[in-house]
Amino acid sequence: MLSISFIRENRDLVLSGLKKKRLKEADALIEEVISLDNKRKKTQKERDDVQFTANSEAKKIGTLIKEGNISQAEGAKKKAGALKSEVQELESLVGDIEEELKLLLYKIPNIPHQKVPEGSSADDNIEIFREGDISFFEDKNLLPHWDLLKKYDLADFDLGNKVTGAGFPFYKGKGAKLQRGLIQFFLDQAEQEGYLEIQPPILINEESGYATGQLPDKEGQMYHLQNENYYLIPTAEVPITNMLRKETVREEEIPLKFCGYTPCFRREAGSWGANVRGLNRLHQFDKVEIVEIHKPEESYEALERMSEYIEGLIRKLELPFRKLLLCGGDISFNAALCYDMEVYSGAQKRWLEVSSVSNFESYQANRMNLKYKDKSGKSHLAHTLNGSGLALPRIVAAILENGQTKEGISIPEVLVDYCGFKTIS
RNA sequence: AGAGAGGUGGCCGAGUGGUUUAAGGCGCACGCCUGGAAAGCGUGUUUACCGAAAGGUAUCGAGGGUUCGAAUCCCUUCCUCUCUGCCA
Repeated sequence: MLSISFIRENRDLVLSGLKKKRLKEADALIEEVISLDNKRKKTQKERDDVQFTANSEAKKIGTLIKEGNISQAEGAKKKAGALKSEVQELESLVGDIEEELKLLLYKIPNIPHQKVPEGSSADDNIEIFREGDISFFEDKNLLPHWDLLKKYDLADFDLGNKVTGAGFPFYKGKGAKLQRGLIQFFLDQAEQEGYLEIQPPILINEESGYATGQLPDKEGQMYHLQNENYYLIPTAEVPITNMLRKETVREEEIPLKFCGYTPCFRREAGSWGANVRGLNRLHQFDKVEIVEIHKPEESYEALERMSEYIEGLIRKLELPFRKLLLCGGDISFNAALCYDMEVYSGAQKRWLEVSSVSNFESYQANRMNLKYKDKSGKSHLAHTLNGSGLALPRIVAAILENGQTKEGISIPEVLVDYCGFKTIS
């Protein structure tokens, strides 16, 4: 979240940022936050002063008793006792105000970077470039991946339906091998790029959910266990970034670079319809995630490097793709700047999002109290970044659809050793 | 899951209601000393909030309570260790 001091010191910047993000009633919200914070300061000052008096009285009593001055001590006790209820009242008032303030701050999204374009929806995103020839697919009569999955018996949605529910497919045979090959390929690539591989838990507690911003707002997007207060992770970003929660790292340790493969679980409540057939949108899917922790002055350069790394992955998979710069209305709540990578799906004739690379600046770091100590010993909030490198299902969809030949599906060269086959037939 | 023992600063560790303003040690930083270093000596060393500053408030796993006063007593809860049980 944005810190209250940042909001106070950069009011106009914050307001114009929130408007770019299309937050409704930004003025009223910021107004409320600042006046509530003024109230907090005033009340806390009062409380501290009364507490100070009470503390000094209590100390005097100790001395009086030691000196054997019992009657004076009794009198002082009465006096101090009266202060006590006053402290308690102010204390609970401060607590209420702080709670209210925190809830308001949770409602305020991160403010977008200068580079983020104006816009209200995905239509206003800016295409930075596209690569690969999509006209190649134009007049070919290609089967969509859901037909191919059935034809070659690579995945079974009915079986998933039977055993779990919609959106939980079974992968079979070469379909399963393709999944495993992709995961291994992505992890190997990430390791070569200097990311430390992490295998995190796929359940997280409530505090972790708050830290990376899934809670309290997006509670409905996560699966929540019934008999423990744990959530299934929607992305490896959550457990991996939370490794650093409440940590202060030394400046020399930064940057930190992690990668990890996990299954991801998303309820996707209410989003099922025509455009979500097959692998386009699932409740459970596999993803390799990359996470970086940086000093503020280096985070944007790092974001570019992460983006280039992910572009390279897609290029190696020989898929046509485009890179988008998300506009203010489409960028996520937590992010300051975000690139989306979309691959072209030759049969659906659509672009499919396979990666989001974002800089959260200090928004998550402030929520989770992640700091670094500079050489002079001063602490600062770090910047957190992450990106998908990559999410599997839509990559699989594009590989299948785009690789169709009369002899079967030919898979990208780079995956042959990982999968153990060249074609699916 | 049951029984027991614990959780104190960057680390170790003392502390069973009132100069605890958390002893002592280690580490770290700075200074003195030195030709330079070590040793020695001195000073400093959690975090957050309020304040221009002086200073104040909170913080001994977390949350409540008792008391004029809590690291210390009580309740709840989380975590760690040992033993037992169960288990891939």
